[in-house]
Amino acid sequence: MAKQGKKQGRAPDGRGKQHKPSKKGAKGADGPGGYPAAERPDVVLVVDVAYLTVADGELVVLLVERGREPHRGRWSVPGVVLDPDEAAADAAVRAVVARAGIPDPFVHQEQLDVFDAVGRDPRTRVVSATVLGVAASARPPAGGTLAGSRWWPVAALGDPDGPALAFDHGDIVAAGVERLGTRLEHTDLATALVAEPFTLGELRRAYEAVWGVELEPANFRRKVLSTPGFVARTAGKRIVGTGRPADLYVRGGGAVLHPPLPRGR
Amino acid sequence: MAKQGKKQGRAPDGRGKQHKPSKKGAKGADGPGGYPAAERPDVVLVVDVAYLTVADGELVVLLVERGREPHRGRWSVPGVVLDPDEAAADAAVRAVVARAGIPDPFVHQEQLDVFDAVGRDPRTRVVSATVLGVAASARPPAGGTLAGSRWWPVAALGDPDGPALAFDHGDIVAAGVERLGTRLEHTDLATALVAEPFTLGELRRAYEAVWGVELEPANFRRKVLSTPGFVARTAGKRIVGTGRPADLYVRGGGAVLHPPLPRGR
DNA sequence: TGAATAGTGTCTTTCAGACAATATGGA
DNA sequence: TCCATATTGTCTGAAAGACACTATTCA
Repeated sequence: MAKQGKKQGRAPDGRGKQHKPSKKGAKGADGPGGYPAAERPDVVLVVDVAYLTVADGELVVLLVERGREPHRGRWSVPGVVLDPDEAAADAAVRAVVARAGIPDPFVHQEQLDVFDAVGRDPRTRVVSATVLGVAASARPPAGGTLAGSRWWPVAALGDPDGPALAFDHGDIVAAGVERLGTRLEHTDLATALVAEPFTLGELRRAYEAVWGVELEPANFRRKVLSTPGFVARTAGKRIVGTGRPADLYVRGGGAVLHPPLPRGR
Repeated sequence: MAKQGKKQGRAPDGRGKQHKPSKKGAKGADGPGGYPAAERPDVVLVVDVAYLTVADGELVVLLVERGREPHRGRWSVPGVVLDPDEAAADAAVRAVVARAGIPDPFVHQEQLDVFDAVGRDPRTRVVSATVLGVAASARPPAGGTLAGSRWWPVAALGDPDGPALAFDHGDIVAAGVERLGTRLEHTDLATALVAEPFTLGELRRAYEAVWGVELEPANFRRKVLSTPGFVARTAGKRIVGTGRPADLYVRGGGAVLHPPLPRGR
């Protein structure tokens, strides 16, 4: 689950890997509880965003083509260096605005893992606090606004035709997909991925896109409709392709699913 | 659940809160994908640890009394400034070793939330990457090794007799307790909180301490014994206080609980 | 008419909650 | 003997999986 959360059967005990403060920074004594202003190691903190949505029945992620070394020509998730007077949530918005030109990008955002491996950026020590950003299906323009940024199907990331990812950004996307998946299990966040009004078939296909499984329509329907606050019936019906017209629904105003919506096997 | 993960019904769209790089740092252009070495805002990244275990049927957390301002005399979780050549997991170990003198402190550690509120430290911008550290029940010496550090019952943190917490460290402890609780639901981590061999009563009381609820012994037993790899029977019996002697078990070598072990109502 | 999708109903299995009944030690 | 805890077993209800069947549209 957690990419970084690993068991330490035998953890370093402070002798095995004796700590020695590096030359630059960390000048102050290591006494309990103090972080004097002088003590400033050269660690750069960036905020990177796994920005996801569902489009045309596919889970897609916004990537930016790198114009400079290292990893020039590879694709990365949008990110910015955290500014000292800025909250991480604001930095996440700024990253998507600056790199892709999409204003007001999130219907939902939450923290993901911290990626902190020492060699992940060849230039300096860069620690990345990552954020899951979710776009409403209808909103983002099909191809982003700034040149060099576009939505890629998550399924294409392994492909030879797909984008090659820079640094460990493949892990960042994976963490975002995984987190989005568990949110769909336990909350009504899926309703943010479809445009109102929506049919239960559309909602179900959003789940299928994120989870990569097929769900039994009858059982899905039973679960959604029996959960208070998940969806609310609205007037009218809609014909999608062929088949019987489907009832229309809007978001129900908030639901916690317990037990969760089961994710097949 | 996630303290920092908040919905943004209307997120800043890049105009409402126009970003202006602060004076110090962030000198480089904000062009896509580059973090030149010159671009180093004054953000200090620390690693703080919610270090928990169960002792005498109580969930306890290791706290360190602050010897200097700000918040002198208040209690904080162990933490250190991240060194540029050090992984966060190693920094977490170093924090507990340095602040409490407990070597090889963790049977398990994993990332928690990032605490990044702008004013959380009055001195500089300090962002805290927090870690949940779990100690084996038997191991940690009852009162820590270094003066100024000790285990506090988590239940005492709200009390007038309990420790006053520095900064937002109460939130860090809360995040750790919450995460430990969900790990107990879904994994066999509880077996790390009891000394081998253990009785199912001891294991159940570990759950009760973390969750703060009472569990039905018969149903708890059924769930644990029916989950492959959770516990393994070992020879002998043990009498705890009064009552019938209990069978003894050891860790089963790894289990994922699905469905999870339900946490009462 | 046939294909495709939506909607309704039912049967079965799994599993948790509640709780009774028995087992076995110490005070 | 009484009390406390462990262990076993049973009954019940909630909820998911599987699937049959009907409804309704378009090609």
